[in-house]
Amino acid sequence: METGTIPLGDLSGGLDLYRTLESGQSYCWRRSDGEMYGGSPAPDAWYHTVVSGSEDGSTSNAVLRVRDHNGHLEWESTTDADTIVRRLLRLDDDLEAIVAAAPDDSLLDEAYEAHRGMRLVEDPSFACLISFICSAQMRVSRIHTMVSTLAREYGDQIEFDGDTYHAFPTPAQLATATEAELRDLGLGYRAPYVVRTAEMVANGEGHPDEARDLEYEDARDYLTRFVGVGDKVADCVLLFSLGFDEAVPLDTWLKSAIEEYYPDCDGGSYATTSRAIRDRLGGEYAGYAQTYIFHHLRTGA
DNA sequence: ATAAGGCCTAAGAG
DNA sequence: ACTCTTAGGCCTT
Repeated sequence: METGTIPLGDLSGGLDLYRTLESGQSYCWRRSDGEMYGGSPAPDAWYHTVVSGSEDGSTSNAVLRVRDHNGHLEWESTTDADTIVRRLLRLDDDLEAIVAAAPDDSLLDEAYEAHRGMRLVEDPSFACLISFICSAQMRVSRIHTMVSTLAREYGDQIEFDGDTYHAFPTPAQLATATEAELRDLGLGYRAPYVVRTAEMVANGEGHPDEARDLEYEDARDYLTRFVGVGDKVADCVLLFSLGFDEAVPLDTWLKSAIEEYYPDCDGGSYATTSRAIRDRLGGEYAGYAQTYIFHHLRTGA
């Protein structure tokens, strides 16, 4: 087993692991006590995920777990995971500077102040895409259950330190699923969307990574080619996986925030409202602002 | 380009 | 206990 520690004091703006991993951005991590979303913050809790890397055409899976302990982020893994941890949890983001550069706005100030240390995540793109297809009209705890189920049923199994872990399925693995199977697993009307999108990626009809090199709005349009992906889900994938920090997913929470706090930003359509709110929330890092406002409102501000 | 109606289903709210 | 509504929307018409 490989291990490492990263002093939290070295990170600009710190790290709140609980808020980062249980705020509904990522469905790729699981809390080892199994109490995610339902319970309260567990200060020393381990979170684990499985990272798939490809080398020489073959894929390898690495189990990774992290916890916040005595002012350090501790990690344990099947591999040397320092770089991976920093990437997945975006530990090199200058959070202090991002907060400082945010527009002067009472709701945003309040949200940033209330949830100090919450960072954006960088999820693997295919898992992120499927997670947010599943997210339509769904509570975060159930989205998490669905993603866990897909990993259990279709993903690789990995043994680590006496326990069994499940990787999120590859496109080819998930494409073997049928709509009926996924309905039985509780995905409801999202079942055919997940199967079709997995087939599209497996068949080479497209890949979410293709959006990386496009301009923001072109990237959003690109992602909507996948079945079950509209503007909102596309924005989630851009923000939580593909590095588009300006993406502002307009979900029900943001829509209510716009209605109450930024009514002049409502342009009547997703595209126009998106431009207006993105501008209002600071442009470049508007997605960070979105995530704080979302979390602030959802947790009962 | 924009507007309705239908959709799975479990957990909260009333 | 039981019904009604809601939950980080999308697809088709």
